[in-house]
This record gives sequence, structure tokens and C-alpha cells, in this order.
Amino acid sequence: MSTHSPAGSGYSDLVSVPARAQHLARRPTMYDVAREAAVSVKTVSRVVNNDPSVGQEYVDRVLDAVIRLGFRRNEVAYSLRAGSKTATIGLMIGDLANSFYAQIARELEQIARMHGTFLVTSSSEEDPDREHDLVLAMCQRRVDGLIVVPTDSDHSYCRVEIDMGTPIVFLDRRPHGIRADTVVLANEQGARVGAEVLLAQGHRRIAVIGHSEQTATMRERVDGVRSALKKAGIPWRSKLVRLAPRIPEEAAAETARLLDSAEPPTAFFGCNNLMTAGIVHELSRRGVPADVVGFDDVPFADFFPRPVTLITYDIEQLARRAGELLFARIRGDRSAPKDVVVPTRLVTRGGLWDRQ
Amino acid sequence: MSTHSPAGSGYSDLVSVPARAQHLARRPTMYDVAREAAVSVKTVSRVVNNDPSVGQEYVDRVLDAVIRLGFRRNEVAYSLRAGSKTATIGLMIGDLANSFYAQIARELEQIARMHGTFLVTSSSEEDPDREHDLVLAMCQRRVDGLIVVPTDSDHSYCRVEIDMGTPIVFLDRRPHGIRADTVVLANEQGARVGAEVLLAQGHRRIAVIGHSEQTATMRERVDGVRSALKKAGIPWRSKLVRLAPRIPEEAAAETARLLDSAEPPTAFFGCNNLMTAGIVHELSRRGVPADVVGFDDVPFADFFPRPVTLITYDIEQLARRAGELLFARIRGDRSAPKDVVVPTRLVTRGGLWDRQ
DNA sequence: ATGAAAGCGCTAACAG
DNA sequence: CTGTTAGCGCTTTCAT
Repeated sequence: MSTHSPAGSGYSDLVSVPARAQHLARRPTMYDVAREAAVSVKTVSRVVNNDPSVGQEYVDRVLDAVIRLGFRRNEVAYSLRAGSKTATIGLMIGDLANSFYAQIARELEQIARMHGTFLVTSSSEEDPDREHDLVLAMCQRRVDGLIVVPTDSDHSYCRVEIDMGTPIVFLDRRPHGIRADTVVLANEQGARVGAEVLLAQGHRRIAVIGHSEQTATMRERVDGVRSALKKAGIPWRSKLVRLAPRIPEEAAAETARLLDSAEPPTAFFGCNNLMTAGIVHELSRRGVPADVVGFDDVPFADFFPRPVTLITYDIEQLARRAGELLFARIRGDRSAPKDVVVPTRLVTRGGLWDRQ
Repeated sequence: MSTHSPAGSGYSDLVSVPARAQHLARRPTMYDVAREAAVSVKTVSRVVNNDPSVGQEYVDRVLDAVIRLGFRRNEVAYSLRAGSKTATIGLMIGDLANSFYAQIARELEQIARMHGTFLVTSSSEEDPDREHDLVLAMCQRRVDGLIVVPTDSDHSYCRVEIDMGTPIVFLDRRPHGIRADTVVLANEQGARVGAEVLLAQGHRRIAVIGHSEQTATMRERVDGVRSALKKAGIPWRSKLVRLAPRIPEEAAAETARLLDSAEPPTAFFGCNNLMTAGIVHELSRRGVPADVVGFDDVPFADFFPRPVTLITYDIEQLARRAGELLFARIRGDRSAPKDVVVPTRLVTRGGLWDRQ
């Protein structure tokens, strides 16, 4: 585990908790410590930074004063010194409470921590303007780098920020208007393979339920299904495609409508975990044994009464690749923008009723 | 919505994206802008901070240069100015990927954003040492305040940090060794009321499955059940209490063991969402119609074949109260430490099979 | 091995 | 209205 923390050895520079710290109103500075220890500021600085060229008596005296006063080096001041990093990276996502993003955040936070770096997380709530504001604000804060799950909007404004020294890695969706490091899933291919499972099971009327064709991710997934159908010589029936739903309840409602239609589908494709949950819920409620394939993992799929096929992927890997890319840039890597595609794989989950 | 951002008006101080920013290697400073606009640094500072006392021509000239150079005020330098805040708060939690924490983080991030403040999140992974390190590191970073979901360890070291100007609010669990602002759930009472539901249904052999009695939260919940039983004159059978499980799979295994025992329980109490999920899974798999009450909401409870009673609460409220407390402190509130208890309420969820 | 002075990028306090 | 100076807390020259 490499440590790029400014302090040089993890997070806390200090040896122990101040025994009887004098409760000042303000935090003590190096000058306070210097006075207390009757040495110069520079000596304090050296000791705090583990500079070996300090006599043992001085070290002891300074450390004593440090503990007595409860001194903590001001990292803000430290960061201001030319060129030094803030040991902070930023993460721009849609919504922290979405488990997909939460897992990404967790993974990145861990990676950041290994680099002695903190993670600042901010939610765009899928609003391009808010995203823009927040990205700029993070740059003003001089984060050492930024990982962005971009909304479906122009990101050319990021060019300047990258060129001026704030590397940006795009995650999960490709940005528009800029060529930069990107880590995405094999959405099209994954969806195609998933759809092929349904075709192999003999299905001909496959419903596709997704949330909005606005994001590239969704488009790619729908395209994957389309491509599988095309290859199998099955016409694309737009009546079976519902891209309005955003939440499980809406997906369930569409499922109900489709089941009640003249030519109901015999199988369902959920474009993400929320859609799949809605579909399965409605099918279970009605006891309809339609086959289901869904993109994303669904943590509680074990509770699904019948097995579903899920197009899953390694979220850790997704986040890790982005993190590695970012820290390489922070370390000074100036090579051409990378485009990393993380593969998907099929998994079968659930089947509570069948196992009975 | 009050805005405490240093800039005074949300996050980004700048009017628009630099049209043809000169791609310098380093970011331009106010001096660069001053030179470009042929004015003094202070004038640039004034313009950037929307000081009204600047002539329009100057404003235009500066803004022009700002855009041309792609200037972004260095917030690190800004923060260094005596007394000024960093517009950052910290959040110490166990694990970002846990949906409970993720929701907390989301809520706090939103609250922070309303105050023009960023949220730095860090996971202790329930390790007291790591927590200690990270809390101190955040203080060194001069976060304006800190919200901590404390591990089960001594937190007296926080006293100094609070006194020196970094307010800390404890969330979800009471800290040891320190009196400070705290926001917790009515665990004991909630659990008691939940257990009373089972008693009212006529159950006498109620199993309790929780994860470790280490955290105060768990203790309080178990105490709640115990107290309900006591009041009902039912002896506490330690054989029915299993506090080892940490994940759903382990809870399911304990459930199986209990069901296979000589005197199997007729009802189950899950001390948190993971336990409840494990219990329900095992019961469903076996088709055992035992009644279940669980603490915490379970988002996918709708998929449970039989209804469960859940002791839920308003996570938003939990986070909001903590956020309000913290920002009041940041604003300078010096009143006595507050102890906020957020109530719980019963909800019935699921019942897919019954609705059939 | 230790210390004095300059400066990171910015703003508050004074001038002019 | 605008500009000059000093200094936030720290580190990096460069002396000593």
C-alpha cells in the first residue's frame, strides 16, 4: 500500500492524544508550539514532518509541546505551499442513496484512503447545471482529481480544468464533447447476451422496460437487446418497449399494462435493477411465470420467487479501474486518454418457490 | 435556504466557462488576472467577490481577464485567511455501502449543499483506531464540523477538538467518555413496542437475532424486547437469543438452528434489517409461517412472501436533526450539548403470497 | 544541526 | 473608488 499523503505516513501525524491539552479558543499554530518549546518554527516544522536532521533533545521538547497544546498541523496552510496536493479527490454522482453509486463511493473511498486521500462526494441529482457548478467548485477547492458520473450533457468545459491540472476520469457513462479517461461497462454486449438467453428459451415476444432513453447507458442496453433480436430475425415491436418508467412502481405498472394487452409478452428484459424489481414484483403478485432477464445485480434477488437471469459486473472493478486511472494522472501520467470497458457476466439468482 | 458559502452565492463564483482559456500549465492566480486586466490584485479580489464598490469598466475588464485565463479562485488560499471556514464538513460512518449509512450520507450531503458546504465521507469500518485517525485527520483538514457514527470505544479525545473549534455531533449511537451533541433513535422503546406486537399475537417463544451486543444500539434493542417480555411475565430464555450473526446468511443459519431445536420459537425478532432479511429468507425457504418483527426498514420487504412488522423511522429526520445541530454549532451556538431522540413507528410490509 | 526571511494565493485594513 | 501593505500557517530557500 503506497502512501502519498503529504504527511508521509497515513493520516495522523501525531503520536498520541494530547494528555492535558490547554483548551485555547483557537487552535495552536507552529508558532505557539515553538514558543512553548523555546525553539524556532522551522524546528517544529521539521519535527512534525519527521525530518531526521533534528537533535533528539529538540525532538522531545517539541513533541512535548505539541502534545501539551494539542497541536494539529493545519493542512489548509500546508496545501497552500506551492504545488502541494490537497490530498482530496472529488466524486460527482447522481444520488448517493442509490446502491450502485453507494458501492462506487465506498470503493473509491477505500482506494483514496490507501493513498492518504479523502473523498468529497457530491450529488448532481442528474441536473447538468448543478453538476457543472459542483465540478467547478471542486476544482476551486483544488481537489487533486475528480471522478465524474456524467449527466447526459456537454462536458467540454472539463477540458480546461484537466489541462490546468485537475485530472478528471469519467465513470459509467461516456461524456459528450470531450475526450478523456473513461471507464464504462460493456452495456451493449451485456444486454445482447442477456437477450440471447431469452431467445434461447424460445421467447419471441420480449418486453423491454427501461428508464428513459436519455442516458447513453440506457441507449446502449436497449441497443443490445435490439441487436440480439435482429440477429435472431425477430422484428422489433415498439409496443413491447417501455422507456418511461423511472422507479420500480412505474415498471410494475407497465408490466401490468403489457400483461393485459392483446399480445402479452412471454418474457421481460429489465434495463436496470429498479426496473427488474418492478417487473418481478408484478409477475410474482399475479403469479405469472414469465422469464425475466435484468441488467445490474439486485441484492435482494434471493427473495424473488422464481429465478431471474441477471447481467452483473464487478462494481469494485469498475471503481478500482477509475481510481487507478485517476491516481496515475495525479502522479503525473500524461499519456493519451484511456477508455476502459469492464465486462459483464450472467448470473442466475433467486427461485425461492422452486427450491421448496 | 441560507447560503453560508464564502463566495456568498452558491458554489461557483464565475459567470461562465472560459471561452478560449489560455492553457497554462498552472492555474492562474489573482496576480495573473490583475496583470492581464491591468488593475491591482485587490480589484480582482473585489470583482470576484461581487464587491459593489467597483466601477463598471473595471468589472468588465477583470471579468474579461478572468474568463480569458480561466481563473478560479483558490479556495485553499481563501480558507487560510484567518477565521474563514473551509466550507467542508466531515462524516465518519461505518460503511458507505450499507444503505442506512448511504441514506444518511445522501441527506447530509444535501443539507451541506444548501449551506454551500461540501461533505467529506470516510468509513471507519467499525475500527476504533481507524476512526480515531480519520477524525483527527479531518480536524487537521479544518473541516468546519464533523458528524460521527461512533464505534463502541472511548471518544473522550473528541473533547479537545470540539473545544478548539471543530464541533462534533454524534449520530445513531451514543459515544462513550464524552458529553456532546447526539442524535439517536428510540431503540429501546421501538423494540419494546415491536415485541409487544408479537406478544399480542399470542407468541410466547420469541427468538431474538441480532448482530453482536457490542454496540449500544443493539444492546438497547435487545433490552427493549427483554423489557416487553418481562412486563408480560414471560421468562427470558437465552437459548432463543442469538447475537453472533453479522450478515443475513448467518442470521438465516441461526434461524434454521432455532427451528430445528427441541422447542422452536413461534416468532422472530430481527434486531436490524440484515437480520430480518436472513430470518425471512430461511422461513420462506422452508415455508414456515412464523411471525416476524424487525428493526429498521427493509427496502425490498415488498418481496417478502408473508407480511412482516417493521420498526421504522425517518432517516431523513435523523440526518436532518444532526445536520441542523452541527450547522448551529458552526454558526457559533455555544449552548449545552443537546440529546435528540428520534421516534420510531411500526409499519407492515410485504405479503406477496397472501395477496395472491 | 538550527534559524531568519520570503512567499504560497488570498483578503482585511488601511491608505491614496 | 482603487491600490499598497501585511499576514493567515506553513514550508522552502539560504544563512549560520
